[in-house]
Amino acid sequence: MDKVDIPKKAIYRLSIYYRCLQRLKENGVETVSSTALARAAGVKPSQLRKDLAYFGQFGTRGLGYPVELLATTIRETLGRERLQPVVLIGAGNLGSALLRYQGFQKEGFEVVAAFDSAPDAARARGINVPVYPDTDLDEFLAKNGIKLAILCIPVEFAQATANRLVAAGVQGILNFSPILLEVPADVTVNNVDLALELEHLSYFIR
Amino acid sequence: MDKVDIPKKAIYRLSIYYRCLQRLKENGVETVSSTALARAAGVKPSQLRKDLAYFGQFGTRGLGYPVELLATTIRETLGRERLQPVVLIGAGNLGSALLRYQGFQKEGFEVVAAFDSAPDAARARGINVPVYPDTDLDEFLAKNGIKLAILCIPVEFAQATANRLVAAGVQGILNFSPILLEVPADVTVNNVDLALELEHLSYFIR
DNA sequence: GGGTGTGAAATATTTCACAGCG
DNA sequence: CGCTGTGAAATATTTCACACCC
Repeated sequence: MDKVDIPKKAIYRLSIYYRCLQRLKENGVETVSSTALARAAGVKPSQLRKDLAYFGQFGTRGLGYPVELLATTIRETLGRERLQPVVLIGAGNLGSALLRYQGFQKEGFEVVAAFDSAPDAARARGINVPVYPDTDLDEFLAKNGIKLAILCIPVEFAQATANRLVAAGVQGILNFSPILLEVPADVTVNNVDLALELEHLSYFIR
Repeated sequence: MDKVDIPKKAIYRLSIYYRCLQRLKENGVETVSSTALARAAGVKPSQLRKDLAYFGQFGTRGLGYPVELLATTIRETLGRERLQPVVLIGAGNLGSALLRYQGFQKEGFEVVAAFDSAPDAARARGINVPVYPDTDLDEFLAKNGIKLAILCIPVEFAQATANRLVAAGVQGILNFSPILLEVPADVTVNNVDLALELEHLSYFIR
């Protein structure tokens, strides 16, 4: 794939730029310079320009970037032009919080279903996403062509569940378990390890 | 500070190594080679050795690293030798989930208090950390010498609250709001943007 | 004048490869 | 002999600086 020589970090930043552009758009701004957008995103102007250049030429010299067009282009580049359905596995403490959390929805992801080994307990937590028993997972994924999954289950079950996800065609896993998941090369895992983040901070305080 | 020439990423990895070492210790393993530990951590052996070398010499040639000693050393390096008190601000959806989440406690952080503009509502969510009104925040931070804070409040209040944290002596902020916080150079902010992580994944699925 | 696009330089990080020690 | 510690090489990423265009 031609994505191979684009730094992973540039793709992360693309998401950040997209956010900033949305804010600008809401404020009725039509054009933005690399300097202004870079400041909003917390990067250097040259880096912003370089990042955007990986994907094409969008700016007008002397003027800047058209906010609307750039936002749309980034959205498409990120594969966000259509709503991506997501499932969540493990509606325990963290999982059920994420279900109530509106952040994903706000960014245009639809959490279509959750799965848990004790779905009744999970449902009781005031969630309005359907919670199904664990056993229905594989069939649901395949039937609905789900490509993205959020994994919030205890670490000892994480790898086994990841295997099931992969087998059912999932290509991206947002993993909250503090474990290194082993998946085929064509599956992307994104680890969010909350305790690790806190630990990292602790190094920087005197 | 002499920390300046150590790659930030190396520090992240230190936390990962520490986790792996804990597992090894539980299993009664006394010595581990860079190859074995690297595999467990998902990095290359040479990288592991280089990372450890930033902090000193711990290994025995021909043998490997003493698990116990290395774990202790990393713990100290990360500034984790003593229990760090942490406060959480914003006991809403995500915040209260994090309070019930046992991950921080498991890694040895103690969330000593939470703050919210509506503490009664938050308390009702089955949390066993004391939840105080927002207004008590500054005094509590100063009085207890709190250095670490978890910030889970709506994006529009994030910067203002961050300012209060900084003013009260907080040096590390784990920020869940999708915004770039502006803080003095001696304060470290670690951003966890859940929607961003999902968005990033979405780029990698075809 | 102002601001993008981009090769080239500077920096940062990873990986290699091997000397040296237990 | 096995495995660490580490300079040196290779790669990756960021930043510079300037040609070029509106």
